[in-house]
Amino acid sequence: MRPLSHPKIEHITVEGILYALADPVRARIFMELASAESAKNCSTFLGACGGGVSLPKSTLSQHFKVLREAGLVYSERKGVEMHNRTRCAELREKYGALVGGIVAGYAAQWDNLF
Amino acid sequence: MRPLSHPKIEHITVEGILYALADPVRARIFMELASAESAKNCSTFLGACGGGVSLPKSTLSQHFKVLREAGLVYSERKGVEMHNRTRCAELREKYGALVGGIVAGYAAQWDNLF
DNA sequence: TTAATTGTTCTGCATATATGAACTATAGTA
DNA sequence: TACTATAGTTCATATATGCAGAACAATTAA
Repeated sequence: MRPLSHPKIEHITVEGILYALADPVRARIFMELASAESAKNCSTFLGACGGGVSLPKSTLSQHFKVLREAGLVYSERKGVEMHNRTRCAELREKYGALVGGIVAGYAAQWDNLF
Repeated sequence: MRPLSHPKIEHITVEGILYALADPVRARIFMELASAESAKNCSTFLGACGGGVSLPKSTLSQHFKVLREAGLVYSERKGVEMHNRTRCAELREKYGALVGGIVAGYAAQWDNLF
């Protein structure tokens, strides 16, 4: 299993961020990580991610990979689990309101549905 | 040729916006439309879009279609041409800083490259 | 060693994207 | 009414990408 790759902040791109967050499942994962008190592992999302959709773990793993490679999430192995946290602080410093605006947009959109 | 479809503001989604703008070519087109004084037609972008990349008109047409269906651009036939303008005002009203944040992000990213 | 748990990678299939070719729509001109 | 030119869309298809089951890898515990 090759080591996880996390882009340096200077290699993170706007298109990468938008691509990653254009998928509602990934956006949900990211937002749950962002609002979590501590790092969460993938399996947290196995049961039902957001709208009650349950996904196979291979699909979830791919989604985490996309978030990681876009520079949105930092993942670290802790024993048998993977601990994931967002890179919001770095991103805010580099891109200002970009990520926050997206999260706010989704929050507004989804609040009306539940 | 079936009539162009423009989503009503209430059918525009965050994921649609992000998907459309996750493509640098489309982002470039959108930003050029946004900063244009008047509506521009597709062929304006035929020669070279942004980074000097020249695309076939069928591809450009598809990109415009994506922008239109995402609710980012409004297109209107004027004679043989198509006049395109952004829907920034509506979008700002519905989504606040979402689109502006994205545009600012790309602007910052691209300013460093030219 | 064996088993259990967590997550990744591989693989086949299904969907999506890009582009040349063909087509449609409008305007101008004879 | 042709015929031509221009702007853009749609079609066909080859390529690329995404999803999910199966196999694999890494760690922990018994």
